[in-house]
Amino acid sequence: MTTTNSNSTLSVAVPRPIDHLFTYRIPDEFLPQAEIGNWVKVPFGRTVTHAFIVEKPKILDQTENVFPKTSVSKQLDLKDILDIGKEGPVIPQDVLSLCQWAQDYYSAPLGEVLNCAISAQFLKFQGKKAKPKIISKEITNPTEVTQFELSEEQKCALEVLEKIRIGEKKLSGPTKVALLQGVTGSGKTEVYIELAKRTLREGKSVLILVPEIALSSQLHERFQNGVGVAVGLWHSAVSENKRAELRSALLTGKIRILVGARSAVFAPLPNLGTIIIDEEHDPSYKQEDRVRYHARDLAIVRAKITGAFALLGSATPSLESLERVRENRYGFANLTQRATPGGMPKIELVDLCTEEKVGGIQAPLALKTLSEIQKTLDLGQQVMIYLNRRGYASFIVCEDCGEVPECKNCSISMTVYKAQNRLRCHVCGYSEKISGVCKNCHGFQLKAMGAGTESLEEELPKLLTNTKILRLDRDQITSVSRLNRVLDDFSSGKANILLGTQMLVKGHDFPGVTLVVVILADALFRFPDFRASERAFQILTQVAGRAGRREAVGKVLIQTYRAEHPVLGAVRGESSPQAFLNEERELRQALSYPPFSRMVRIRFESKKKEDAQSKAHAIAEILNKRSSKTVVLGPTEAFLERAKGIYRWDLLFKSTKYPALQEGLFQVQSLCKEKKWSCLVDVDPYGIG
DNA sequence: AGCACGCCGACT
DNA sequence: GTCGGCGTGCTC
Repeated sequence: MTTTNSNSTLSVAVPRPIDHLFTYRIPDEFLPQAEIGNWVKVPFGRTVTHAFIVEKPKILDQTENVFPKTSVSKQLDLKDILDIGKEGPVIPQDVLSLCQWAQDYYSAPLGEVLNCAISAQFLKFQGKKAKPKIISKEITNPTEVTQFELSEEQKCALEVLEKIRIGEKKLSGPTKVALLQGVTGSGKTEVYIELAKRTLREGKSVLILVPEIALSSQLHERFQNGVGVAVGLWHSAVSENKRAELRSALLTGKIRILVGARSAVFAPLPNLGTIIIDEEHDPSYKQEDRVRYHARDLAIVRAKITGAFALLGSATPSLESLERVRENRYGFANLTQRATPGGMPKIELVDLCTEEKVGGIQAPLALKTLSEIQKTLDLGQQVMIYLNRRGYASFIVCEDCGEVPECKNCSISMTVYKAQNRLRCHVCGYSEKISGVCKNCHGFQLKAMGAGTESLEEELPKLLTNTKILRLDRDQITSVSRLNRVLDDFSSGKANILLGTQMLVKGHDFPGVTLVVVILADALFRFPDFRASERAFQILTQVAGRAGRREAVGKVLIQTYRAEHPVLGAVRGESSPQAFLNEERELRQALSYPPFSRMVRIRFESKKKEDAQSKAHAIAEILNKRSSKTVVLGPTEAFLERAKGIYRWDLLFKSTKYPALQEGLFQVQSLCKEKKWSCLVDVDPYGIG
């Protein structure tokens, strides 16, 4: 190892799942750049990695020991920093504070959190894989500004929000946060744009978060036209030189407004004035790997740190946010009317128990639904069909012995793909040829059960005349460009039916669509999660909102075997959504679920079932004995007990008192450390993970 | 997380 | 006799 005569040391956070800092010697030549928030290159084990400076360098006198608990000789083993960033800190102070908050709250190593922040920053480290990148559209002055007239309702909402933004209206918490609840098509975006303009006028910057990339380009364009200045767009698939360009544009203040997905919450925007979180209820704000953070929650923390105003927008807000409104910690504004003349769509339930159905096809389809589709097509209008299952059928069952083929790596049945004549696992991708013979009893009576998008794509043209179908699901859409092509084709009228899964639910505005069909709502009620009803309500409302977004009145048909389900009443507007939400709220309160408590999920993984199971049991037992204020649920096998050959056992605990929860988490982690077991921690878990 | 060291099955 | 499987242990 090379030695320098430097006696300064520097502690850095390494992007690895290790929760302490690593100390290096720093050559004198690098000292001037050793600012907090800058990156360094360091030898790490047998490799080299980048790392982050989170503390000031220490000047040691010869007698001081960097490793108080270890031998002096180890001090001599300190390695040298190899390189250091020459362009100043890559992590601004407010983002570092945000990361430190996340480190503590999500119990994640600081270096890993900082790495999330870096991927939002489009930086390239030598020898590293490509990171998500950023683009900003070239703006040629003067860009024309789209003027729009706000409705009375929009103006009212704007004024309520503005009072919170400028701090005139006081809330019960220290952070300026408000929720804008607006029915689908009510024009939330115009309100966002007006608030963004006001923020920019004050010389401050604006950050807009959207749940998905597909949405961000659409919203980006609307902001671009509405605000009239260059708007940056965070994007995961764009050329490298443009990133550096945007980064410097942001840092110099040339671009002061940025649209982006989840990780853009870490974007280096100086002088932040407003953060807008569109579709705040959307679960894709929760990152489900590595650092399991929630971008909406981090956005609010960033608003607190910077003094910015955070605006949450949604047609179907989360119960969490609604509860904060109740507590007057968040302000509230409401948009109840559609901005377009057609008004809200008419929603009808189709009871599959009583309605006569089309025979001989895979999907449940009422004759009534079929004739509504035909009528709509005959009028030259478009139809969207929602079926949340890709492939041809959900699974195959042997009618002789009941055997259902499962994936060999995962505890899940294999999905049927008819055109390819294969069974495919949606968890690990494993596929095999359909043999036509039961592996268990060698019988030949195999029946495909449940219906997916592939089946309807094949069957609908046989039942209807004049159909041109486009399919939108993950099997079909393999890239952003393919997604855009399908969306463009549908919106330009090259097809009259858009058939798809979850993918078609979001935000797309197709003026030609007057009928939306939900093939089977029931699957939505069966999510193995306490948020199932809330999610079902959100998805159905969102799907329904795709209908009739212009002059014509839209119609929505929801097919179901459970017409009495309360969610359906709320979606239809039969009972008010408020009544449904209140009921849901009371249920959560009675059972001490969020938003009335907080939860942590601990997961143990192993190739051996007994291993994962016994670890989960052991930790649960110890935790229960300590009888803290934490309620331990489980242990149970994960919803998907085995995935990609790995068994997963879960331990959930919840508490109405946050410190008690933190204490419980701390206990789990020290126990695991003691036993040298590793576990995965998910704070505020969403869904089944 | 990577990456290396270390102890047990099928092959030139 | 070796090549190589992934179990466990460390990284300033």
